[in-house]
Amino acid sequence: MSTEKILLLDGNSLAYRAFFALPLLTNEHGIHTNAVYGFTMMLQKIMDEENPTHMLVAFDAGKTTFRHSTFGDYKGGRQKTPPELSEQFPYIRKLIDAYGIKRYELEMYEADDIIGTLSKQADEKGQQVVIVSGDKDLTQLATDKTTVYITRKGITDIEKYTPEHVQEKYGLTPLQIIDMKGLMGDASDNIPGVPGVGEKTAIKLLKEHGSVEDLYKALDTVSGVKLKEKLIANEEQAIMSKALATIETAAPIQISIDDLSYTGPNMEEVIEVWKELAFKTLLEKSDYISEESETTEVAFEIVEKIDSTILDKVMSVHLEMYDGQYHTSELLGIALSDGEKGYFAPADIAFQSKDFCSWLENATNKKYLADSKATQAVSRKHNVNVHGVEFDLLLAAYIVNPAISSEDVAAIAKEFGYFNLLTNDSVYGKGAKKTAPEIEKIAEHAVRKARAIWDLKEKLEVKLEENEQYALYKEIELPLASILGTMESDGVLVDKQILVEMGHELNIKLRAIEQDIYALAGETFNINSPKQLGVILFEKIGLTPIKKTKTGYSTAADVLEKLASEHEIIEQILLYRQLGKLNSTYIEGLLKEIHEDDGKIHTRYQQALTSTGRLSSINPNLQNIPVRLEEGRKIRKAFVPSQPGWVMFAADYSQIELRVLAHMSKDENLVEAFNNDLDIHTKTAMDVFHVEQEAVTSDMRRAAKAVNFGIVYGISDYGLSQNLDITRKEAATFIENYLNSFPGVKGYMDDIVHDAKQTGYVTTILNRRRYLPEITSSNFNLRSFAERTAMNTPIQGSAADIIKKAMIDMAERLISENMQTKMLLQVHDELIFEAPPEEIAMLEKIVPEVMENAIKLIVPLKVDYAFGSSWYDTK
DNA sequence: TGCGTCACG
DNA sequence: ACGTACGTGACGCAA
Repeated sequence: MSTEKILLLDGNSLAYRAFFALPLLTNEHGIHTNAVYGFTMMLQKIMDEENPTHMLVAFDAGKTTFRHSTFGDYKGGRQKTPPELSEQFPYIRKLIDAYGIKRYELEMYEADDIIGTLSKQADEKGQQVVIVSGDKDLTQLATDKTTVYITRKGITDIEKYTPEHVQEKYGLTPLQIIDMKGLMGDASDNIPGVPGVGEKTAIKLLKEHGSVEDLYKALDTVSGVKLKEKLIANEEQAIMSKALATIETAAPIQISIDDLSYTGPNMEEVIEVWKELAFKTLLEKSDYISEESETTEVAFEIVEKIDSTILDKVMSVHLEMYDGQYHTSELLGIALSDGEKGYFAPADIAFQSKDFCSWLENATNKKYLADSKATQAVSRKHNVNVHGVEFDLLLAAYIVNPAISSEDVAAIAKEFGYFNLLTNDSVYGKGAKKTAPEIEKIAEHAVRKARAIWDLKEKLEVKLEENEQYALYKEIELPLASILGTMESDGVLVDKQILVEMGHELNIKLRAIEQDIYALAGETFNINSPKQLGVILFEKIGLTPIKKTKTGYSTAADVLEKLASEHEIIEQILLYRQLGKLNSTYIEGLLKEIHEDDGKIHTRYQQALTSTGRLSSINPNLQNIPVRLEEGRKIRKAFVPSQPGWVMFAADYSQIELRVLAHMSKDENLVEAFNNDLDIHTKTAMDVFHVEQEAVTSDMRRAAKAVNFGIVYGISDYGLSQNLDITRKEAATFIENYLNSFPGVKGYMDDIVHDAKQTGYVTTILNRRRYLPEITSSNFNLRSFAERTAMNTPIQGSAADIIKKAMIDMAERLISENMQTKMLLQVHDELIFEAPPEEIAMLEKIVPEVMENAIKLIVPLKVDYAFGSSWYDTK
């Protein structure tokens, strides 16, 4: 059997399809790009799916073809190709060449004929062929070995025509498609056919008679006087039409299948075309940044020590790690750049150089870094405290635009028009294929990064100044990076034994529940598979499906809770899920993250990731340790102070987001509520339900709380109705009552959305920005989402600003008070410390003081705190 | 790798 | 009419 797979594409037809399927896009030079883009998408998809060994794109050669000698008006009356499409053909050809795909055109013949001829040759050799076109005529070429793909509305949606599929669809063989065209004609090609005979009649006649020729031989048997007359009157025209519709399978082509072998794209050339056409999404998805990275040399040397002959007062430094998990990753080496020359010191000598270590520690030596937190954390492992950080590329880029959330220097640089370096993925590979190349490659890669940091510093600082964000960057994010680095390096001690014992108990319970569930279901299955569970619940047991997901029945907790009264298995499943989550994520997951050397967990805070300005925590995530349910909360017993006799001390902001909302909206009612330190949910219930404080029931307060959440999230009646399990109308009434009671909030929400539409972005108290390009979209969903984001981001982001400022003030205060207390964790609105008992009294004073005064709002900030012998006990 | 689910603020 | 609450990360399953 042949392993060859031949892909034949109809270039003209596909370009037309792409052109009309996509809106007119242009690049910055005003060249239209939609057809090229659509063509590219289709090409990528089809190559991904088919893995062809041979490929050809066939084009029509010119206006006149051999068919015109049969019928002068062939394709007559057809609209001229729009100039917006014509101008794109050169780019399509260029792209095909860059992909390394053969293309071919032949005087007097159409693309169809080239494809027909080649597919016939392949077919005869028993080779597998796939034909791709937007023109259904080509389905006549389908055989056992040849499948014809026809694009369906859009460009990447494809219908596959095998002879069987043609049969199903028309009741005809592929070759009879020609006869059908002969009878019914084809308006788009100006093929006349027999007037008055359409698709249905044509198919019916062919089913009975087989072909146009046989039909005319047996005209007597055709029923219907009119039809017979029409057929007789147009016999010649029918024969001619059939000939016109027949694809030539013996065109005098000068190429053969063997010439079409496909060995893969020249990505540099492809990228070049993409860049020319500004295909941003495709460029982003590709690992290749630019061919410039291949051409522009960066001068550097690999050194055997870093000493004063290299070091200068100002340099960019980059610690090249094997991966982003710098707490455990291997250091590969250190790159330095002075803006002209680069140096690379392999890992084994880098921190061995005394000159270099003291250079790092001396604040008068200014360093430009890509990621100061990582640099400081890794240096600290080598007992070096880095000072004099003057620039942090990662943070600067993130402040300019938080949508730039990549950690990859190349990806960041690209955003600012700097292409002279490669992504980590393209140097090391990704996934299972990841491996370190030879040291010279690593050195060059790292030096390019160091150079990029140097070259981008000024540009980014100018941007920050323009946006009035320099203070946010330099006075908040940059100092915070050092603090977070210290928190990460210090880590938090976790009592392994506590987790192990909880794990044992959980496993026993889980096994028992599992057996109960199997007994109730009457069979064993994988409870963790939503798919299998759905079958058991909704098909075997016959419960009523309430909600669906893309892939089947929803078995989410809120759905199951509604079914709990229908069958006792539900309760067991919910319990199984709850305990299973604890076991897999929080027992087994956390145990895996405990470092053997110190028994601690060292999370990593991602400081340049979220679109709102919050931090995130990974490997492991310590910002989502269970607290709401007692069983889960017990996990916190394992988080203990790192020194005997010390305590955990936790402080959290009370209602910080609603206080921020009060500040920003200046709503009098809300401001007054916080000035009087009211219970805000009770106060909201009073206003929404028009009752006195004494009359507020717990249900009313719960509803009011949900309304407050809704306000912060960017309210929608549907969302609230889902959350409270009430009708949309009731939810709408709640919202209306709320906005009438807090008119300043309504005004603020309207203004913020309006402003975002004008400027394209929203800002926080410290001038953090988030761009919302979709807020002017004509797509309702995209626009609505952007509008809710516009309402939520200033609130969530300002709260993030406040706690970040508090962390900086707190770290300073601990030093100035000469305290041993360590800040360990941040969980969005709370800070967790460990402290010697003699410092508790001081903490009780300074922690609330510092946090409450981090940033002055027009309402007071309020902080609650607690301490105890584990995180669990800080309540 | 994407999806569903669920933990947190 | 449209179909959604905002922001995250980790796990197991099923392609």
